[in-house]
Amino acid sequence: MNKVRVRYAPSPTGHLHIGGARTALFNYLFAKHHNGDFIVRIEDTDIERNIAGGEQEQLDGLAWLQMIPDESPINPNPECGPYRQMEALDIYNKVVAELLEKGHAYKCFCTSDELATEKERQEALGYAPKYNRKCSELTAQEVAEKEAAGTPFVVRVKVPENVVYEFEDMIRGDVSFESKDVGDWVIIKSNGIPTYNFAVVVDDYRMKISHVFRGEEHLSNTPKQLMIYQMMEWDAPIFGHMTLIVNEARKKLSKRDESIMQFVSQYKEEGYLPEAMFNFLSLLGWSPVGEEEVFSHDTLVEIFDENRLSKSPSMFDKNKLIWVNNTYVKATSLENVIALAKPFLLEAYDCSNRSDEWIEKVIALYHDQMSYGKEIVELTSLFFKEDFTLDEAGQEVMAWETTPVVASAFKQKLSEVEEWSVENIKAAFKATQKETGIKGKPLFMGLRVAITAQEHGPDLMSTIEVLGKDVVINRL
RNA sequence: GGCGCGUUGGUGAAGCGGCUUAACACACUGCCCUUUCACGGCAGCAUUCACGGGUUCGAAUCCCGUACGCGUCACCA
Repeated sequence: MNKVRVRYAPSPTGHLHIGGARTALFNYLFAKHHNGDFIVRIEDTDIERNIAGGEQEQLDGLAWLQMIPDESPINPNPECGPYRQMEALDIYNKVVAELLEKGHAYKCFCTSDELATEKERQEALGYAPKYNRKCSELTAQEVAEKEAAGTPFVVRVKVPENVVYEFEDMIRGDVSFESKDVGDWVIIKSNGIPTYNFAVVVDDYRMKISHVFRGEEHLSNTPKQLMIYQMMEWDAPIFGHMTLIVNEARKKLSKRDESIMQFVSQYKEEGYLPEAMFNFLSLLGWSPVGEEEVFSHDTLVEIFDENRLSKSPSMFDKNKLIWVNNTYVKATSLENVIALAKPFLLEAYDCSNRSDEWIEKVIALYHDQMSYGKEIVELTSLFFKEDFTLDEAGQEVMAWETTPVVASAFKQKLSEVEEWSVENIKAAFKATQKETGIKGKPLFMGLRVAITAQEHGPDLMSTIEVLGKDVVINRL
């Protein structure tokens, strides 16, 4: 096998999308597993939709996820560049010239109106619309005349008849398409810029791409690309079409979908851990052999096996994401958790008269429960707010007849505490138990809800300690 | 509509003809641990693999058909 070279080829039209990240991830994993190269190429031929900074967004997103390309626009390999399609126009033009010369392509002067009318006509007849090849019959002289007159044109490929395009897909096995089902498609737009399906072929060839992992939505583009390879007598790479990522409605994840955060940058902003995202993404359409699901970056590279890529759509499971993140948060050092969570706290609450030490203690309390950085805000609200609304279960606890008894007794004991420490709080707690004769759940839960307005939370004694004497006594 | 792909529990999935009375994980429920909660541990949760045929001694696994879902049919990528 030649050296493995794969690419992730985004268009610079916005943030790194979850689907794009997943595509990049599997290409990356495949490359690294086989000691190959992971290349980023920018497909910027849709000049209308390109946005400033789009390329950087993509690169930043990949970098955050720890996928550093071996080659990209910013670290090109001189033999394989350019890495932006708009910088490779000369190269495409040469190929087009060759295709034109060999009679594999022709110029088409039809206007969009003509095309639309023809399309309607065909649809009315009940079959899939295809270009009617009108311009393929133009003589050299007619073409020259129209060109001289400045008539805009596109270049279409002349699709051969009765050819079956068959290929062995790494994921889906044997797939085949018939040439009769594909119309003479455009390879050069009227603005002189190549279309995606054409540019990709030229680029993958010149960049010596060996394998192409891409979304299933590209499956039906493959015959178009294959015919260019054949016309140019180039070897095609090996394709692998990955399953779509779908939302809870089982539809392909789209950028407009609002039920799920769509962009990697959003996860970064909410304080998700990149290693966790990397891990989670790897499970979207791929499964490891054993029973484990939590793997480090390096382990994933090691165990990645392209034969285990799934064929059926994978649902983006938010709960699972939360869980994966939580396991990473739990495993990481307190120092990291503080670094992750603290900015959210400072932003959400007025911390001007609180010490760093105190803030860090609050965060430490939630080390095990936190799934992502921003979650710390709601998790710790009891430390920053005083207006609580009890949920149903909380109201029930407050209605227990033991609750006011333990609350007032504890309040009394607490007020007598001189040195505010977990130990002394615990002593006051025990004294309360002894005095009231109430223990276990009625004691703990009663106090917990009375003080924190929540039924769940970190260790009660530590919570009380961090909350501070005045606050606790005040709430009781 | 044409073409292509898919269909295993609430969810992600494993499974590649007998070892499957269908792994594992998430969620959920229950129990244990903890004088509470969380963490952790344990257990329960698909008599069944969309449906109908066929092949076979034997099928979730192979074949055919049907249904359903999704993708794609651009001078977007």
